[in-house]
Amino acid sequence: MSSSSSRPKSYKADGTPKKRWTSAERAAKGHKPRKGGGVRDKGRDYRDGGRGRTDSHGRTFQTWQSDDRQDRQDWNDRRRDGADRRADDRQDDRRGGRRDDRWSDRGGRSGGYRSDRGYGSDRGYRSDRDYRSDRDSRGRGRYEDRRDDRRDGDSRREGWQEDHRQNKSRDGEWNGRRGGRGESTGANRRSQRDWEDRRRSRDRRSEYRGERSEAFRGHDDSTGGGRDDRRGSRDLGDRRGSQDFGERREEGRRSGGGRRDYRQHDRREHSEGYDRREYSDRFEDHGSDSDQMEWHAEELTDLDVSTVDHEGGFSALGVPDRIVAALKATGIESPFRIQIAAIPDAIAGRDVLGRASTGSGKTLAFGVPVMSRLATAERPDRRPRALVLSPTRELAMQIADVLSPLASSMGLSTILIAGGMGYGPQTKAFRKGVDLVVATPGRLVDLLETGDADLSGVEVAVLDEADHMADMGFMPSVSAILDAVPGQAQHLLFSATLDDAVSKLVKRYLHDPVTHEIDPERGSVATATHHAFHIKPHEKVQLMCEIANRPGHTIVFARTQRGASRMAEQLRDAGVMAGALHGGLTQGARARVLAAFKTGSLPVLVATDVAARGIDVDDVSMVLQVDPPMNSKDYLHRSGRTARAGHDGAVVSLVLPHQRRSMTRLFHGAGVTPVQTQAHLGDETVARIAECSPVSGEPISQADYDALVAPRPQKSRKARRGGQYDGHRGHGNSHGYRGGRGSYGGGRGGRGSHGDRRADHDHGSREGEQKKYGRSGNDTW
DNA sequence: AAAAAAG
Repeated sequence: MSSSSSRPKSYKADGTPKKRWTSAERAAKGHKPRKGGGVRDKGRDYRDGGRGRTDSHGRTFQTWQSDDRQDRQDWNDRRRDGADRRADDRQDDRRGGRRDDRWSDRGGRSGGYRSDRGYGSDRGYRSDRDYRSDRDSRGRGRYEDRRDDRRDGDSRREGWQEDHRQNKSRDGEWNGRRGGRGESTGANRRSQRDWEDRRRSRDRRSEYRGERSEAFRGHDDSTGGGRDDRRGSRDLGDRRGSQDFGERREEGRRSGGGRRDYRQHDRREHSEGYDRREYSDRFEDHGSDSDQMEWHAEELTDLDVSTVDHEGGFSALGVPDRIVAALKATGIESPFRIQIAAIPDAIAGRDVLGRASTGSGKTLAFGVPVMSRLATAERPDRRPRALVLSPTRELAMQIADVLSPLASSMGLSTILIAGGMGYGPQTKAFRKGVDLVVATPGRLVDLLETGDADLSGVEVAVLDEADHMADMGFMPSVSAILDAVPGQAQHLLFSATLDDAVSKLVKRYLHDPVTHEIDPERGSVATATHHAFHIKPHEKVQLMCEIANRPGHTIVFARTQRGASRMAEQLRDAGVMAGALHGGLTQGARARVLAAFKTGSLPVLVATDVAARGIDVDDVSMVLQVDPPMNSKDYLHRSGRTARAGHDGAVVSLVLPHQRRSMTRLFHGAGVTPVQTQAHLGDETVARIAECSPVSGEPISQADYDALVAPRPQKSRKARRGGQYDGHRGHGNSHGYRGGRGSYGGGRGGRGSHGDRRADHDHGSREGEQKKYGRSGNDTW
């Protein structure tokens, strides 16, 4: 290998040189040649014809674009061949056959891995949600298996390549090294496809129920236009559920599973290759979480409108008295800057594009004008008149919690439409009629497709965190929703960061928008102090624990779901009470953890970027970024979780040696100048900055954690199944929050059909889930 | 070796 002779280009965190593959090696592994910077293949003369590019040091690099046509042809052939071959492989997998890899030299090493991951599913990849329920007969999780398989780095690398190949074969096109700017990485596409797969299977479910409206399907086919006749034809929804489907429905009802039974049938159809026991183990045992979230609108009545000051505050912005009084009743009297800027235009009916730094009152900046608009007239029919979209369920709930009292003060109703909650209240709300809909995209699209939701009466549509909603992954559902909203409706787009992605939405849906930007750098982010802690890799975990072991409330950010769960566990092992929050948990678990954090009983929250945006917890005095954010936008959003509403706050980013350069870029992009500190364990400087202290070292048991995060009384399964359980809810800590704004209540405890499981075993399974996300690979440090 | 959004 040529890299032994020259100085390595880069080093891994542990100081060993990074392996660079030669182009010959890359070709043998089925990769395209490097775009640049690769190790030159000595067997070829790249200098002829002057192709490639030359860098400032006079080194020439080969670029693929200018490379031999023949090479590309070869590569494409191989790729096609591989795709065909893989189609055969999938057949083999279904028959339980083991694959021999004809076209690469990887041989048996990855063979085991491959057949292992197939599980008879022809999808070949699985979502994180699936991992959750993915334990084999020995009780080992999929990741644990993987770990065995990739004892050496090579097979691990190949596992990833395998994923890429899957991508290729499914897409019919290469989508590998193109994500340089984060727009279409393989991983992104994969998760997107996964998402769409689930959508498709849900569509089938809808058809079983015969509920999917003809109208919406018509909309799918026609691009644009024809909005108005949709409503009229809605009731014509086809009812062609066959006998077969009817039986399924019956069966589903009998086993009390409702929707999830359709899911199971779907799954079973896809995959005939594995045995019954495994099937039931995976789906009936783990996959059937009905650990849901609940939400109730908060009432606000008996307003004293007479005391409203008509001169200043919100009144001066043109806000109706009733709303001013309602705001006053919730303790809000003087508008923030973004509100002053945006509300008048929004009330005037203009489309508004609003940017204001985190924690500066964006929710009311769009909430107040929305309310004002709703206040002007009665809802003519049952269709909702206002819609607010949010990227995460937690944020949606928070928005709904803020807006529902305002709405109720005017006799208007609000409904939260989000996943992880029961369908009943949501469909019912649409049937009964509702004024304001606060939603996450996924569930709303779901309800649109089943015909339960009708947005054709919407007069104001709001996108919160608009730039995030314009992201690749969200775009399809967001545009589906906005297409279902009348084109002449008012559109309000808000975020702390607006960028090019938003302009697509703006062009498509906004008419003559006004932009209001409140200086981002001088906002709340500036009231936080930013620190870069340069740390030694081997001290990272300990240092994280030490920093988190501080008096105030801390949010620790992790890059991945597993990372978050692992860090939370490491913290608890070190005696720091910490809970993980990420999208791989059940919604009930998410709600409980967040509630515990909001009430203050849980001092440390370890979260993925699910908590990066919008989540408003008052006295978070530190954001600790153990994993760096993906980009500077995310840095701003994450750090916006602290220093809210005039409080102080510190943002500490742990920087490993190899992250220095990228972190510098992030800081620069975010417009912050961090205090640079060489941080070591037990360091005085660290202790002073973070007000932290050495950890006790006394591990916190799972039971203690559960008692804090899931304080609902553990009833026997029988009691929970019956109505009695409901009577016992609401006494735990998490419901302390209830008095404030809505409920993060525990939701139903029932978890499927294993009747003989002990009640507290539920936590066992959550524990198992955590374990799996827990101490597996050492991929972060 | 992303996260999030339908179960």
